[in-house]
Amino acid sequence: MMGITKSEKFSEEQNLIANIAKAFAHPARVAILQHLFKIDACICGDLVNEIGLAQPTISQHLKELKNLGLIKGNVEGTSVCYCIDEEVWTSTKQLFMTFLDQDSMTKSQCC
Amino acid sequence: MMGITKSEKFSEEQNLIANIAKAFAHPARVAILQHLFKIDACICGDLVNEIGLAQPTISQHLKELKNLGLIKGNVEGTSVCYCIDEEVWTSTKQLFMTFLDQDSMTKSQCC
DNA sequence: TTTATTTATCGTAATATTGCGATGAATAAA
DNA sequence: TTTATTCATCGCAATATTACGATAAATAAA
Repeated sequence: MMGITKSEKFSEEQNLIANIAKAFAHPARVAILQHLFKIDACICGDLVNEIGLAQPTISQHLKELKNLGLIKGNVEGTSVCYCIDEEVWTSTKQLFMTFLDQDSMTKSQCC
Repeated sequence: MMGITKSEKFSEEQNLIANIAKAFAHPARVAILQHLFKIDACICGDLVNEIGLAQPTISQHLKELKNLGLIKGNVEGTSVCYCIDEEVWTSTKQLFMTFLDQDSMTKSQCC
């Protein structure tokens, strides 16, 4: 019964932040996103070489990023061209900026 | 043998981003951080009432945030006053801002 | 000292995540 | 059509995370 997150107890925003943070919560996915930004076009094979993990593992990480909408993939022959979804990234950035910038609203310290 | 993250394959920065993202990857911890910013001083009991989870669960989430350095706790009698570590928060914000702002460096799109 | 209050830790149960070999599906090339 | 290439999916094994009851530890109050 446990190991399950009680998401119904939290706000939409809190769950959204947590879900996107999950996408960032693995170095392979961080590396994939950084590589996609760097190359500005990419196929899965490149990523398998770039990152030292097996092809099914990379494919799984790509699927998670795709499910969240952070990346999109276009089939090009036998390979798939993955890239950042700029619109989703922009709104994600905004969401996290607001969350991270909470300290600018706070004045004092207690301890 | 598996379920273990191969962190040795990634850069210090990639692992740091992933580890801090893990702290944000649960709505309860997002809620705790937001509450600490809002109140600007807090004890665990308040959080148990604020968030609808059992006291040991909240205590566990607080421990994770504390281990990462995002919050610190001062003992005050029988209760503990938890608050944001402003310095750690500032550097975390910087780290994520840089990561999230990668799109501003990119010009075109492929797909 | 005894009792109450508050938080931490232990132990356990259940789900989630990570990783990869084997295999399947889809397209391109021969 | 056969073969090669590339990526997705399945199935499994192992670790990680989440949640909480029970209990311990620490301090305050009586």
